[in-house]
Amino acid sequence: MANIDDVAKIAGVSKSTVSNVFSKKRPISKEVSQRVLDAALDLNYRPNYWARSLANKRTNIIGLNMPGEQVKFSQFHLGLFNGVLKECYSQGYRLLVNTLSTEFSKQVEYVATDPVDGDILLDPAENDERISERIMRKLPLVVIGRPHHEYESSVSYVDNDNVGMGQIVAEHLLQLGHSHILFLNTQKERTVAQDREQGFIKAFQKADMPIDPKLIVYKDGKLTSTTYGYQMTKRLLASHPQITAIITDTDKVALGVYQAAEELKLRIPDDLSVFAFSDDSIYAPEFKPPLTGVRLNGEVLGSEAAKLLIEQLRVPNTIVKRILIPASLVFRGSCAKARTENNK
DNA sequence: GATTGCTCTTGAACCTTCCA
DNA sequence: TGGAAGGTTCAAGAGCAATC
Repeated sequence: MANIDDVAKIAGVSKSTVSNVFSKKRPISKEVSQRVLDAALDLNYRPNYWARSLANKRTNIIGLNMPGEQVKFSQFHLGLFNGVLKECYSQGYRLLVNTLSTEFSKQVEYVATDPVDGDILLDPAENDERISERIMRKLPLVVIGRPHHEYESSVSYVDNDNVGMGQIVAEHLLQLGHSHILFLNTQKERTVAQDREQGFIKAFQKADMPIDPKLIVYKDGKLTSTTYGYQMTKRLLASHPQITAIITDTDKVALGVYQAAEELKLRIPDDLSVFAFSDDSIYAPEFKPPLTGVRLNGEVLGSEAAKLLIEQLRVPNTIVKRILIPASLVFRGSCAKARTENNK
């Protein structure tokens, strides 16, 4: 493979001149440029991407980092990727999805900075080492989801309005007459869980309704989503038979709820309304009855996050920005008016 | 002829890995 | 252990035309 020296030798110029012909960073005479391009064509030369990155101290690659070992993508994630990719395409960036697990990255031979100019992080949590580590390295960063309070003023982020989302979902169910609503939230340490819970509580306070704290539960990270939905539904419906509606974190949790309801001979939505904080346009309509949910705007989140990050890369020291995407409900068939003793 | 301003080119330095 | 390799950057230099 020919390199810059070979081209410079054949064209009779220095390698800096060859570099400037390709980068157009400095004007090179027409005659010299043509000589360089002819030599490059003869030798089938292309500037080396990594050597260029070495000198530039940038790679034109954006990283996308998911927490833990999360490797199964939902429709939300695919939408999010589409949004990020669209921005990368239009602004000349490549995308690197980080596939190095924490198990690998702790081994000495794998310890290295990532080959990216900046990172987009998904699903922030309390004491999220991914954020502190990047701040320490001064790596440009945009978070999808609200970072913990400690970083909220120093890191740009894009998020769904999860407080508003939790509130409109709870208000919708309260308006349908449900007063005992089980909230199968995600892991407690995730900020999305805290925000949705805050909105959920707000709706009860606004309606001047009492709230039973035992009906807000959090996912155990070791359980699969479906098992979590199934086990919690069986356990809490046994101890709290007055529950008439369940809000789940995802459609997979809702699947567990559906399985438990079937075993308990409960009809959805007549006996039990089910709502999911997701909008899987392929998966949700396949539920029987189709699952009511909320539009998570994955593509908009991805696109806005990439835009913010690229802006940071091009204009260093840009101010910290927060973008909140408003929520909207997607009505299908899994929610109805609360049953009463009369219509039971 | 000296000076100035502009265009274009040169070469060291940058950083990490590989190989002798 | 030290040199070579990879492409870009930037200060400095060469060359030339315009001006005084």
